[in-house]
Amino acid sequence: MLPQKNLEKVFYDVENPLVKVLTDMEFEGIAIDTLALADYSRELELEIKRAEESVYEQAGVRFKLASPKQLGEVLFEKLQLDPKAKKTRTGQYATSEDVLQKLASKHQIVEDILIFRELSKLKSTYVDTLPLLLNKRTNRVHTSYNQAVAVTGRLSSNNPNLQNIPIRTERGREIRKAFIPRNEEYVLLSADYSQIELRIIAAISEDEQMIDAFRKGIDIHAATAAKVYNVELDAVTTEMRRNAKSVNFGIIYGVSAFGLSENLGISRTEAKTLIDNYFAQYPSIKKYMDDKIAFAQRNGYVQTMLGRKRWLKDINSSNAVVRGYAERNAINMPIQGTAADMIKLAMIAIHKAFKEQNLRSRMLLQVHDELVFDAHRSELEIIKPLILDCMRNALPLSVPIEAELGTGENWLQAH
DNA sequence: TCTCTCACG
DNA sequence: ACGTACGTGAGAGAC
Repeated sequence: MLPQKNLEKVFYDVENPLVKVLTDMEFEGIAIDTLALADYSRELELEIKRAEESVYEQAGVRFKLASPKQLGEVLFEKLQLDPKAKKTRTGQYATSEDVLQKLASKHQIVEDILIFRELSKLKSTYVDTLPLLLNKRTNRVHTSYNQAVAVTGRLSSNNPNLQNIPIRTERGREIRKAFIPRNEEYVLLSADYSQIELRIIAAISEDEQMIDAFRKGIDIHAATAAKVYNVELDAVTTEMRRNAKSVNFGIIYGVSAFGLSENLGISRTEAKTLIDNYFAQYPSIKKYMDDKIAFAQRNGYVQTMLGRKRWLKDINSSNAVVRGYAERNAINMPIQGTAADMIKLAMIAIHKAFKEQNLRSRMLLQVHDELVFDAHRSELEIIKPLILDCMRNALPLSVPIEAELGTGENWLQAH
């Protein structure tokens, strides 16, 4: 059935050879500094207690703070923080982070709730759990990679998920420090693609404006800001760049003025102007989006550069909400999926080269646009260019593909 | 087992 | 008036 469904490349060039790469990575596992995590757990415990007691004092009542249901009742019935409080699909008060952020000016209590949320998430999901998952024989943590879960062609990781280890906050970064090399002879090495999805949309859409920016090697978000705000590159402000960056991300997901305005905290009118300017400056990107939707309407699926397909049964739905969702999938999947194809090809090439050269270094983790290695110190000067080369040339496009690489005594330092 | 929330790219 | 940016996995609470 593979030739008939035009899936020979995806199967023979990507998924099948990837099996051995993934089993080797799962078998290797990664070392964890459990002593550091135990210390950190005690520290978090104290801060969580402090935030929790402060919440009860300000609320004038003790309740289960980790229960969104109880928290909603305290915030919106007892304390009356928002007479127009939104409810979720099931009639509970919404208490998600963005809802709480908007209440922060109304009451001091919100700050402590957010601290409690952040720290308890880190403690229960990572700090206290990872040490329990060390394999008794290897003393390392072994994830599983799923090749047939994500509809776009990405991998997913579970038991434990090592693709969502914290990095965005100061407290979260402490956890990355606990991922360490196997012994003193090794360092941790991380290599990641730079703006891979934007480069792919530039290449697939053949947008001359965006391709030109990448070829010149200029900061793509700044270049976009200069275009949508119609100023010189050196006149781009921090805020302009931040907004342009959001639009660039939004484009990959199938932007709406509503989504962009929520993301940036600007009015819907301003968001619409930004998007209109964007499409005027990058006309082929707009055409790409329209073409992908039209293709899906005619064929019932969209595909990546290698022919990996995602079926979109709702693309012609009469329900506008359902149809809109399918339309955004039609825009996003070929981009996200082509990036997934590319890093999988790079992994296969790196694995093969390591084996042929009998190297002691090992590929350990994949996090969508990043690869993490146990790198033997004596092999660094061989593997650095090898890894970068394989990543850059895995799937040649009409734009340059860039990857960055770092090493260190833990995963955070390697970034 | 479902819901809500939140960790990542 | 409605619902609204893509893809995942996991913990706590509630039932």
